[in-house]
Amino acid sequence: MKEPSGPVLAELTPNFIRNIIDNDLNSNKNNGRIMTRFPPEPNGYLHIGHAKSICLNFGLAQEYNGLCNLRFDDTNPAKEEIEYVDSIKEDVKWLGFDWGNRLYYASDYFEKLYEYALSLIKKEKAYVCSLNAEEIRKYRGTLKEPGIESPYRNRSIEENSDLFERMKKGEFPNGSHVLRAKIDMSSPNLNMRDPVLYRILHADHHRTGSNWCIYPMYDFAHGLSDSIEGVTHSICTLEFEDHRPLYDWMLDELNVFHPQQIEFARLNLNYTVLSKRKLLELVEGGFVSGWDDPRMPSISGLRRRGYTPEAIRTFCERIGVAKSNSVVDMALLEFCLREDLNKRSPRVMGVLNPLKVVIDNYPEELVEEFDAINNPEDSSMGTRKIPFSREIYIEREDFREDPPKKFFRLSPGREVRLKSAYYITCVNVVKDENTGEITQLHCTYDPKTRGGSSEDGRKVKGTLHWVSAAHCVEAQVRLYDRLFTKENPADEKDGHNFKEFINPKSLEILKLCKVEPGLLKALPGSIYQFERLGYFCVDNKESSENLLVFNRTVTLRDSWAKIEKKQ
RNA sequence: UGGGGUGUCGUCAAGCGGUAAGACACAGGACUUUGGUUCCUGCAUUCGGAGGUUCGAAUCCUCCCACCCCAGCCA
Repeated sequence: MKEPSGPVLAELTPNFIRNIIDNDLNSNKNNGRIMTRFPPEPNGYLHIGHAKSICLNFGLAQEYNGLCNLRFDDTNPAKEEIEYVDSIKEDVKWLGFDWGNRLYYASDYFEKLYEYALSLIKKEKAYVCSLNAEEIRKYRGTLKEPGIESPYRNRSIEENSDLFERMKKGEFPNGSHVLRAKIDMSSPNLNMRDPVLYRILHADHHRTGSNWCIYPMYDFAHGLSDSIEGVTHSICTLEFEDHRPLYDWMLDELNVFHPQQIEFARLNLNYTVLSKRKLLELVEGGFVSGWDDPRMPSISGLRRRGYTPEAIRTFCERIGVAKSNSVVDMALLEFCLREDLNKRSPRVMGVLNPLKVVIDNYPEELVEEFDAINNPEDSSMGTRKIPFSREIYIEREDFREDPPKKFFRLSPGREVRLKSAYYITCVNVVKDENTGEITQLHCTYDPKTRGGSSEDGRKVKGTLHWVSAAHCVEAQVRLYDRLFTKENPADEKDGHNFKEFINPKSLEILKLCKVEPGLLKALPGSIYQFERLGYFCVDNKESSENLLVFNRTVTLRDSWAKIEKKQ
């Protein structure tokens, strides 16, 4: 696999966030400073949807000469784990982004956040509420009806300060008290009906250990973390639109630096699911082999499948950024992948379903070596030697005893080219007496077509890939297909569950494949184009010197398949 | 039926009052030692609908319709 020759940048299209930033720059807002952040909660692995957000935040920062922080939103110790922190860092890095020395955690700010909460209490903008969870829900009212004020709403500053301090000290059990903002119980926006700011949680945190037993809620921690870091544009997904008034309220009441929250539509992809909960369900239910199963839309799954960071970044630029809910066609992701791989991956020959061919008029002991071009798209990638001998394997699919119209591969009496080698003509078909299965083909070759072309200018329509039987190496190849058969598996209408739509053919393992000998020294994770078939990468987990394992990353476009389907 | 959003080609998506970019997909054709790549060509007289303003509207106004989000001490 060749390194990308330069920064891979898709053509930049205007979008509403770029417009906002352009305007801010024109008005010299924040003195022209641009800072974004990517704020994952470490409670799961990153997926392609997160890649959109990562590319957006880090990309914008790059584009506008700004900075992008990586900040873990780790305010809920019950769900968060260090394993996730590590995988997230690895994935962001792999995607090609650099947070420099700006790796932050919301938990870094717990002390500061506590102080802010205290000052809200002092301003009579927050109070300790001793209603239980169910009561709070009841008092909140409904979408149509206003809420009712908590009986604890008018506790004195002194009482609130005292209670809050004692909450912090651990004097109360979980759920006995919360700190709430004092806003407006009749607001049509439910988020403004005295939202909870802090809850008591006697739980160890992966970073702060047992230092705290009260933890801030998202709405309180997030905006203030943005503010503390000096983030100028706080980009999040659409469902937080309703939270923006609260975000603004908090920063205004505390009179601190005020970032602008901007919401965009999260990515949806057809034939897969992009929700942490569903993905976790697939992993835990054993429907896939793990977060890095090559069928998973997780970053680690895509990486193991053979996707490149360049392809993912190009994809994220090409899908655009807007506010309307939309579903992107998987075909676009695959297009971006093929486009990158076509330019960068070496060609190689591998036969998935081997059919032996004996070349009757080729000398028994002779072995020739042919030069094969490594990448017709890039001559700097050079050539390699491939061995040829009297017995070879070709793809079973490339022979038809009774060829349909427009089939111009091998069939009885027909001549085809063996890529980089000779023209051969099929003279005999050998079958198993009992099953009728074709076991072997006999062909003759034309010595005057050495290298794969003839001086008489005779045309052959078909060119086949092949390997020398005596020299090839065995390999296991895993054929992957889309994980779900349904375009929108998350549509669980009529009592269906998304797991019912898992594609039973999403993985097919081929154990007796034959590949050219040079592949023996292929590095784990390296990606090749198997000529005429697709792109395959050496599995970075299970391939070894004893057993070469390839994952099919993506097929080549196959126009013959289309023609045949139409017939 | 409260509030917040969104509706431009099959799918994404530009467009910001001057007469519908681009990409994917799809369909033809050329080239080809990968039925790959590449290259041509075609693909929205119309922007959710109806009215209105204007010389001129996807862009402004009015009404209507559809879809998404919100009642966690999750993020």
